[in-house]
Amino acid sequence: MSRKYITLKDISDKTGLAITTVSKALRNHPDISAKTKKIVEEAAEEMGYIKNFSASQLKRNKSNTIGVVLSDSSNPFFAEFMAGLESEAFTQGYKLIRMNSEGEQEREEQAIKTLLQYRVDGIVIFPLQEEIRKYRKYGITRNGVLIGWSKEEGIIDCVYTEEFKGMYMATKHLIETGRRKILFLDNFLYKTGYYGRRFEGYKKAIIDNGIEYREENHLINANLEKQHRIFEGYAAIKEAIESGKQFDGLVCFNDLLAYGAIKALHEKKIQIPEDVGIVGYDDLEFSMMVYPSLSSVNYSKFNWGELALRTLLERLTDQDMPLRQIVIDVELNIRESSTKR
Amino acid sequence: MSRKYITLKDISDKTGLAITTVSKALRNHPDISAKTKKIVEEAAEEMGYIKNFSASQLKRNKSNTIGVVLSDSSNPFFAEFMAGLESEAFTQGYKLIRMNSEGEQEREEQAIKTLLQYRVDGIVIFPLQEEIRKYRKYGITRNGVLIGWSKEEGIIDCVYTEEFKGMYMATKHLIETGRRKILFLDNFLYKTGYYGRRFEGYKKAIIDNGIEYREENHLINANLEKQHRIFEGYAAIKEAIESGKQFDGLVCFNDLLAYGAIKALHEKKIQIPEDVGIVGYDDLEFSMMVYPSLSSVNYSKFNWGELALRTLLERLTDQDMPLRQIVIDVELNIRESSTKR
DNA sequence: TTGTAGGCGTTATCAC
DNA sequence: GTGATAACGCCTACAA
Repeated sequence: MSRKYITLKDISDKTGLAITTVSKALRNHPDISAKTKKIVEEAAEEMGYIKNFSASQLKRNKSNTIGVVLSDSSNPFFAEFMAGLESEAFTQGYKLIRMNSEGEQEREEQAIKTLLQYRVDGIVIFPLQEEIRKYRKYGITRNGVLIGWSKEEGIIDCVYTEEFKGMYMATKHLIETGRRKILFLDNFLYKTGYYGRRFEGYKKAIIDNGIEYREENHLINANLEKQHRIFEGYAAIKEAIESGKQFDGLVCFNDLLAYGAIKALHEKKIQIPEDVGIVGYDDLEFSMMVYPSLSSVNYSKFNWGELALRTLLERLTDQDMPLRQIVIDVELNIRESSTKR
Repeated sequence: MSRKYITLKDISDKTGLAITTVSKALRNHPDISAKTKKIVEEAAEEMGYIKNFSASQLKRNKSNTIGVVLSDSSNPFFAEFMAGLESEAFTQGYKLIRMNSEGEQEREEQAIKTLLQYRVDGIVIFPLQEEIRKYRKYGITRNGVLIGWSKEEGIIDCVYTEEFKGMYMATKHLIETGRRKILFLDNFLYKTGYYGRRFEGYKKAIIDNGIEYREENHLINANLEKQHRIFEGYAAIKEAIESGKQFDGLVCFNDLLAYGAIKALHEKKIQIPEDVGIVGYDDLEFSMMVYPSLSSVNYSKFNWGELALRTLLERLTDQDMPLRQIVIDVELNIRESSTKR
């Protein structure tokens, strides 16, 4: 801001104490007597002193700030994840700086650079497409935590949910409720190997249950990349129906896509769950509100955030600790959209 | 981070050029010849130089960073608003630091302090409860923009939507479709005079149409403050029904509350829109997905964010410009939840 | 076109 | 228990 800020020197001038003394007093340094501390604190309060982080950080080489890189802010999932991060950061005395790549690869790298320019102590990265290897040159592998899963082990600490298991369960559930022609509505945005696990879970469940896997049942439409996900789901399923695709089950990459799919099915007068059973992934709060309520793979997003931050801080205090892969369990939450027919 | 960062001096040592020259070269200063610039840039790239913001900021007294204080991250509304802010910030060369107060008054003030410690150039504040006057002592009134509306004019630039008009239209619409006993499901979290305008719009519409306003139709339950909004709406309407309250219309403070209300009505086998007509406010994307789809007061959140940032930057470049109140128009989006009976 | 000097506000070190 | 001094990395003036 353009306005003048009070500095330690101003307080020093006013109280007649040395700058060092003022600095120490404000930081609760044991050197300083209670009386002096009180004088300084009162003067600071009265003058409206606000510490300059930049100066402090420059000197201490420590920011007490963690950077967070998210791929996309529109998924409500992130709000809960962030709440977990924030809660843990708050209790541990860290601040968070959050950057969004808004689905653009270039901005993701830019976000990391910016955070490094701020000299954050560590980075939580929820990547979009590339493997983390790409960012190795920024040296974040020992000061960062990857949200998700990396093909290459031994690079960075990871905290992730069991994507494979989740989609396996979800698909198996649809099969068990009598569906055989099951589509997989994939995402069009995330390109990491991690997210590919969801599809693999679906595929394995199909095959394990004696159903032939067909390439054409894997819906993925790159043309819609820039659209919002609810609409993507809507458009993809609408197109599938109009092109005459036959199906009685639908596994969706996430709940947002499922919402769109539900809307398309409604429009085409296809009954859920009678004609088509649907499951999603993420179990957003809204999933109990849509009609019919959506079955979904559930896990604690809040807990995920907390764990991620804790893992990162532990890494920061002990650089030599062996790398860790922390896995968060998932469960299937069955609602109306997939009940037996 | 604990790792070593390359400094200008390192580049200077390597290239044999003076630190100043290196600094200028990296900032595209016209002083420097193309040849020298190239040498420096290559060395910087090769050595992995990452500029230290703290040092730069300390010297320049400018951060090119805008702080954003939000009251609550769980409302999807904020994601879109933030997208607008970010988009505009990006094009104007500013970075955003976002802090959430998570519904706690104390953390809101703390967030402002933290942002000032970072010496952000300006602040976008979306306040929770108190009037902005409270934060006057931080001197943000000429370096900030208030999202919302302040009773006291002439303090700070404001950007807001027409809350009164929106709820007036929504209520009038319910009346015109034949409802007379209309409840107002108020929020339990936001306490600004600004948000009070929504209730006033409802009240005025009631009275203007010859319906007696009854205090007991204003639902507001402070006990649920800490719960999530969808659940709050659910609990409030469930309680209203169980306590024998009669109504055929329901105006909700926002869409989240409306979702919960819809769920409660479903459970009690009350038909929407036949028995009760409902309207919400915010027109979230999910509102077309709930069943029945929700009528809601709509406005562009993205545009709101863009406008807010633009207003702030204009203020920063011209401190003497008269204070402004920028109003964003609203419209009623009618869907199934409120059609004629 | 390039280089030198000084200082931004804070903190660590060491002397008193 | 208090204070003087130097330094963090960068940038602005000004000198060469």
